[in-house]
Amino acid sequence: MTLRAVLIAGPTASGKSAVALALAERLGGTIVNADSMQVYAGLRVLTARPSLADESRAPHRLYGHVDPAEACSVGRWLGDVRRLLRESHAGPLIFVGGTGLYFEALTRGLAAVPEVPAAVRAAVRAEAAGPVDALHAELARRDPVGAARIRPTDRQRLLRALEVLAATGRPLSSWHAKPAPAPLPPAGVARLVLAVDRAELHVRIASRFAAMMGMGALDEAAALATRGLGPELPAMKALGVLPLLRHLHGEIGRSEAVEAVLGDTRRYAKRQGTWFRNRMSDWPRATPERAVAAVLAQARPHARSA
RNA sequence: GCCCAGGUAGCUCAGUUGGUAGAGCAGCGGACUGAAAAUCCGCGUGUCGGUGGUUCGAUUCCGCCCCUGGGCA
Repeated sequence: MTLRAVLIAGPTASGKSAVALALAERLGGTIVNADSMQVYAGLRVLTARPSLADESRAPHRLYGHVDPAEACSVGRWLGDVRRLLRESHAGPLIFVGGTGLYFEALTRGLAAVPEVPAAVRAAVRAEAAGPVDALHAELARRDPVGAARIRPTDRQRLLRALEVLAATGRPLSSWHAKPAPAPLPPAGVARLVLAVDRAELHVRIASRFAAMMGMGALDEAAALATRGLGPELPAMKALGVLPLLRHLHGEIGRSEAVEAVLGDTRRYAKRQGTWFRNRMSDWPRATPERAVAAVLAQARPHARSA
């Protein structure tokens, strides 16, 4: 079959970018970021984006194209991807990233919920500053179906449901009920989840972060801080930002900051693993060393998949 | 050597007026439709330092021993 696209998912520090680059060079493809944090400008080191040297080896798209003052989202990312899919490309589009939700939106579709205006969003949030149970009670009154699916303690999802209701006059659950076409149909698509043993991954996480510190991670965090952005913005929640800033402010020591980042990163990798294991269980797996071969094998019609 | 305080979950500790024990953190599992590197949920058997004794029953009381702090010599 002709490979139209390749999807490479994997936990943080599993070596996805290197695999994508190897495939891009081999297939003459374009690498597309599928990571919710690598979209932000100014966080090349902390979000482990490909280096400038790597970027020069193959076309890279949707990296660092969003200002940290803005909140990106699956919807915005998928919009960017739709535009890319309409363009013509020499080789396959090689999507690579660790954000399971983005891959799900790409391969299974995302409900066509209208964008919530910033003003509505701010208003809902301002009103909802109180205890969470009040939010759930309100949603239960106005959208019982949706409320039943959201845990009463899950403020983030409750706010989302309430702001969609406020902006569109329709419950989020009714938007979700409408089938949405998959932006990327399965034909001609090779998929792969990078599999790295947990203990091994922890070692990789630690050594990668040590390297990040050597590449100016602290400076990057400091530069981001000068923007004076609100802590609720997604870019400010990139792993490492908060502990490094606390260290720069003298609140915690350097080694304490490093330990905090490593712990946060390990927990994140675990959550990613849960998603891949349970929501992407039908994707082929391969270790980083065998990843390229595992993808190429899917392009050959008679080859049996790994 | 003597005195005091401790030795309970991987870590920091609580507790049992004697009926074999529980929090936080860590760890593990799970959910996931526009903030997803987010947000949220679930999971606690561990020779209660060792060993004798008292007792129907000891992690809890008593003796001895070991270890860790601190103090006095």
